[in-house]
Formats: sequence, C-alpha cells, structure tokens
Amino acid sequence: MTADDVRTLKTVETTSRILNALQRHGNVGVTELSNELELSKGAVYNHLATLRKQGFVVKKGDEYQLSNKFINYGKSVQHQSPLYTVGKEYVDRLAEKTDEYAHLMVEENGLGYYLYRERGENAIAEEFHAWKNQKPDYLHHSSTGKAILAEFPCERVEEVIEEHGLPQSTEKTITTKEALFDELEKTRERGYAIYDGEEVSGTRAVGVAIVDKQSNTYGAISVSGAVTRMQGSRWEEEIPQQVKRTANLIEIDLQTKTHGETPESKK
Amino acid sequence: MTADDVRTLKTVETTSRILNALQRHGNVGVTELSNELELSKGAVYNHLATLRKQGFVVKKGDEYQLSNKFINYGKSVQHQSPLYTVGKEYVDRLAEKTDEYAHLMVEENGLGYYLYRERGENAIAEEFHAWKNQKPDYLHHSSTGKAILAEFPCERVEEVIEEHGLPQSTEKTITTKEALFDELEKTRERGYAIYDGEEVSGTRAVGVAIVDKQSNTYGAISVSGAVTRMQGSRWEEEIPQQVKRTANLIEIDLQTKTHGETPESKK
DNA sequence: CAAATAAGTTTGTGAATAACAAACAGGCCA
DNA sequence: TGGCCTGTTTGTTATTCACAAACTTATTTG
Repeated sequence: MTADDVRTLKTVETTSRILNALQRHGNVGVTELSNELELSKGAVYNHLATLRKQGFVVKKGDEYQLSNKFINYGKSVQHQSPLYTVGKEYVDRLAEKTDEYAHLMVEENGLGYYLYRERGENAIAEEFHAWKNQKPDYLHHSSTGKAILAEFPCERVEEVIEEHGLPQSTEKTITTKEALFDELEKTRERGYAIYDGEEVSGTRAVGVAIVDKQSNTYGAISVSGAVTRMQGSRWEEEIPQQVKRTANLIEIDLQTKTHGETPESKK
Repeated sequence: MTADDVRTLKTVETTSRILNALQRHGNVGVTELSNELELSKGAVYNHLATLRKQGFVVKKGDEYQLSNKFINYGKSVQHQSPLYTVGKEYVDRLAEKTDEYAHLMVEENGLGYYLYRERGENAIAEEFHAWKNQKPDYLHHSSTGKAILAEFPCERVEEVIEEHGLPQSTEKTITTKEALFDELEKTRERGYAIYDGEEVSGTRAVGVAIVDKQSNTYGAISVSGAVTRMQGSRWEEEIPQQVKRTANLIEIDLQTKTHGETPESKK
C-alpha cells in the first residue's frame, strides 16, 4: 500500500525469489533459475550453495529442490497456532459426524491457509485437495474464506481486493466487488457462508468463522463435499447447524485456553 | 567434512540463522534475536523487514514469527516425494490394521524426517508425537532410523555418526559406535529394526526400510505403541510381519510408478 | 508526574561482499 | 572428434550490508 521505505536487503530478496521458484518447480537446475529470475548463473549458484549448507535446499544430481526441513518448519508453524492445537480435535469430530471433509483455515495477508483438514468416511477422493493445499487460497474462493471476510470491516475487505484482486476460477466465481459485498452481507444474515462451486464445479461447502468476544477473527472452519451429497435438509439445515455448533465450541475453548492473548493486528 | 571452499553468501547465512531462531522460539523480538545471534539490532531489523515483505515472516505486535507460508512449503516438499504419494495409503492401512501409530520416515543429511503419520484407533495419546515432529530425528533414536542405517554401507554410517554423534535420550539409547554396528548387524539378520525406549521410555516400535532393486534407500516405515500393548506374539510375530509386508508392497508400487528415477546421491 | 528504562525503528558511514562476466570443466550426442 | 549443453570457479568493482549511535515510543518506577 504505502511505499514502505524501510531499508530492505537485496540479497535476502533474491534468496526468497529463488526459494519461491524452487517451490513452484520442485526440481530445477542453475541455468533455468538464472534465466527465469534474470540473475547471473554464478549468483544463483552461490545462493543455492549457501542454502544447501544451511539445510534449506538439497541437490539431487544436477538439480536443486527444497529440503525436508520445510516439513518441520511447517509443523512448527501449525503447532504454534492456538487455533490449530485447540481446533484440531473439534474438526476431527466434525468430519466424523458429517462423513465429509472438514477444514480449518486461517487468514494471513489477505489469503487463506489450511491449518488442518480431516477426511470423513464417505468423503470424496482427495486428489484435488492434496494439490490445492500447496498454495494459499483466495478468500473469495472458499466458504471458510467468505466466512472470514464477512467478519472483516469493509475497509479491510477493500484492502484484500486491492491487493489480490478477485481472480476467476469457474463461471460461478464472484468477480466483482459489488457481488462480493452482497454475498458477505447475505452471509452475515444467514449466519454462515456458502460455497457452491466457485473454485471447482461439483462441490459445495458450509463455512463459519471463529471469532472472540472482541471480534478478533481467528479463522474459520468448514465442511465440504460432492454436490450430490449436499442437498435438501442436510445441506440447508443439518450441516450448517453442525458447523455453527462446532465453531462455537472452538470459540469457547479458545477463550478459556488463551485468556488474554489476542491475534494482534500487524499494521 | 572437507572444508568446502565454495563461495558462500554471508547475508543468506544470517537470514538462515534468523529463521532457525524463529523456529526455535516461535515468537521473538528484535533485541532478543540481536543478542542471541550477536548481530546489531539494525541488521536483525532489516532482515526481518525483508523476510516480512517476502511473506516468510509475520509481525504480531512487537514480535516476529514464521508465517503460514511455511505450511504450504512443507506440503509442497511432502507431495514432491514419491515415497509420500505412494506410501501414504499403505501407512493408513497399516495403522488401521494394527490399531497403533504408523510412520513414514525419510533420511536427509543423516537425520530422519517424518513424511507422514497416521493414528490407529487405540493408539496412545499424541501429545508427545506432536512435539517431536518439529525437529528432525537422530537416526539411532527410532526404529525407522535404524532400519535405514542398516541399509547404508558402513562408511556412510560412520559419516552420519561423525556429523551428528550419538546423543543420549534415555538410558537405553545406543551411544557407542560399536553398539550401533552390532545393532545394525542384528537388524539385518532379523529383517526388521526394533525400537525399545531409546528416545522415550514406555514405547516400542518395529521398523522396516524401503529400498529398490538397486539398493537405493528411500526411507522406512514403522508401527509404534505403548510397551504394554507390544508384547508376546503380537510384538514378535504379527506386527513385524505386517510392517514387512507393507514395506514390500510400497517397494513394488514405487518401482512401477517411478520406473527409472532414483534418489540420486548428493555428494 | 517526571525520570529512567527498554523496546523497536531510523540513519550516516565505511569496509565487506554479492553480482557480473567470462573462463573453466565435464557430460552428452551427433 | 567437435560442438553444445550443463554446473562450477574466479577476478574485479560497484553495491550493499552491518555497525554504531541517535531517535521514538511505551512502560515502569521512585
């Protein structure tokens, strides 16, 4: 937003770009990175050599990839979040009761990250879920994201839109600011968010935000499944009730366990 | 080992040290990092500002922590591994059949990383597991690790010992090179590795390595549980058979699905 | 209530260093 | 064998990072 004139380290930015490229490609050589990032081969080589020595990158043959260290880093971040440590068991139970996928999402810089996910007995195959979980989600693409946005003040929603836009994924995706604000208003009235194929066709979901008494938004949970199984009173009554109830239990548990500490804003 | 005289970037090393410290502490301020890493406050501040801009770090109040981006990075690494994509469902089934925890470990730079873990119905509480999963494991501390070491040539085992030592965790931990080589020899004769409280008392496990025809070691799987449940023929016959059988199924599946690509050595 | 403390942030400056080129080494294919 | 790819190494200079010290802001304390 504001042109942050904080002094920033070029070298660290370069390393970050290299790490990002490694995540995208999975397995890349020096030359390809050098071309893609417009850096000299020597520079790329030195960065990779350093990252390797530090254990963030490994070399397989003549190609480089992110190391397993990131698995542990990811778990550290997960376990550091009270929303995860508290919410996990509730999400497990929700998946069990509904027999569908249950999710736990948290927001960061206007994007959604899945902290946890549990598969119910009859849930659909997870190929898709496995894939999508490697990038953050646009908030307007999921029920959890919409539930979160519905809790944000208007100006913050505007900021998110300005930063990330409203990319289209299917013909059902909300792509205008007006339609989104409409949807968020409906969500607030309804008491829960609905997802109906905005990102992939054929799936539906119900999402509810997790907030505390001071209106701090911690994240959201959802239940999602094939549209064929999300119909009638199950879709309109039972699932929404279950999700809302679970969200409420998490909120209470979170309140007692974290008494005091709130997710401070970062501006 | 050999004093690698590859040109290395000081700035990247500093950033790595900061990231490591953030993982250890979870939530730290500038001054504390500055003291711990013996860097000027200004330097730490600039690194954190850059990492924040790049999305690797977030600021909560006056403290910094690793961002949720690492969750996705971790998942990318997981899903990039054929051992994970192929082995996951087998590990699920193993956990279901044995009613205990089942694990999937991979080795990197002489340490063990858990790619996956599934909890069986009657498995013990997971507080401990959740905790330990945030650092890599010493290979001599687990059944999976010992199964992997048993597949390595002697010289490679020596290298691992030289680099990481044989730290003690309980009174049962193997702490001498001789005892370890003995144990690995027994493991090879037995056909599977045994863990009996080397890292935490009261738990036992059986581990088997995953190798291909060319003796490339991909990793190992294990089943672990409370010692009270790991007794008699279940401990001596049934569980080992199940783990060995599962390992074999994974090996075959891996062979057909990756035909050709091997985990190249990185020296 | 002001002084003192301690945190994060900003800035000027010089010595360190990262990046570029261009050369080198090694494998592969024709 | 000779070209044409890689990844790796090296000499060099402008760039840039890190220090130190000042500044800001909030909290604590006599």
